[in-house]
Amino acid sequence: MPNLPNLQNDLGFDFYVASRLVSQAYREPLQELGLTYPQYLVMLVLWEEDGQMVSQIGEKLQLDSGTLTPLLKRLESANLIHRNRSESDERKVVIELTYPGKALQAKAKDIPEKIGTSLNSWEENELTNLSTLTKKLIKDFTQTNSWKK
Amino acid sequence: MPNLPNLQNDLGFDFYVASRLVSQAYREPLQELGLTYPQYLVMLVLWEEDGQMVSQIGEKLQLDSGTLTPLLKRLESANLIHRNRSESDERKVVIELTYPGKALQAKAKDIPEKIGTSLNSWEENELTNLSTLTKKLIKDFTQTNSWKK
DNA sequence: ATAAATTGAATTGTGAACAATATATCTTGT
DNA sequence: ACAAGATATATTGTTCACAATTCAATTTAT
Repeated sequence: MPNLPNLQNDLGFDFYVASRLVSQAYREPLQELGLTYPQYLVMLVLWEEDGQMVSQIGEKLQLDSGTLTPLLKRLESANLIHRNRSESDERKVVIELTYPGKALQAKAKDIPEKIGTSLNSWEENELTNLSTLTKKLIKDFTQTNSWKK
Repeated sequence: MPNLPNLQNDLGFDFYVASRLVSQAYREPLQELGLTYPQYLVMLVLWEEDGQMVSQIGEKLQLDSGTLTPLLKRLESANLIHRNRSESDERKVVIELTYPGKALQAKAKDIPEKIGTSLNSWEENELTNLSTLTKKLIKDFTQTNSWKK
């Protein structure tokens, strides 16, 4: 990026690049599980709590059905999840892990340590600092975009 | 995101969300200029220095020709740039701003201040701290992904 | 000088992200 | 009960990200 005098543009650009680098770093280890990074995030959410609605997953990942529906269909094709309409409310689609989907959690356990070996050398408070400030930025921008939804 | 005990996954997820929120925040103001966020970044690079090769732009934005070629063709269709093969080396494609492309810089000037009003209330050192740490993470992950390229 | 390797961009194919719209189901107000 | 509104997901269409491959132009090594 050029040497912008503008911290705002600069910061946005940095997040744009950082996000893609993180996703790329996960690519190789995730490939062994047959997952993309967004699919991995969905699986993390489901491993945390099985049987969630599409909208619940969407809320946690800040994604809408336009993104999630096709992604979830791919996870279904891969036999990792089932998609079933709720009986009590036919509008809702409940996502449940299949047995292979549950079993994959064990294989995914050591994904994080396969990555970011460089992060391991960071000072503890640098990491928590970055984490805290990033979450703060997320909070601010979530409000900025409040016209959405 | 679930309350992961894992800072690594957590941080990656935060960057994933933050990046999309930033891009969404830019969407509305950029729409008036007829630009998407990635297109805006390309224009910033060109406003900084006109007449760059595709690969130079790619290096600055960390994007390859698979992403840039179609994006640049759209900017060409919008009459913001010209794409011409270099005479000295026919493999190279030189990107030059058209007059409307140059003129757009003036309109884009106050894009940043239209956004992130919330960022303005941050402590100065919080912003620079976040910026510094994000750049450090980028550096680390760039090396992690060094098998690429 | 020419075959082999390299380089720069384009192409192909897959998966995301998201606006806008559609569709079906459920809820509310009267 | 039923029309009007709200809700949950799906669909359509555009743009991006990126791996893998292709193709032409240039560089190099012999």
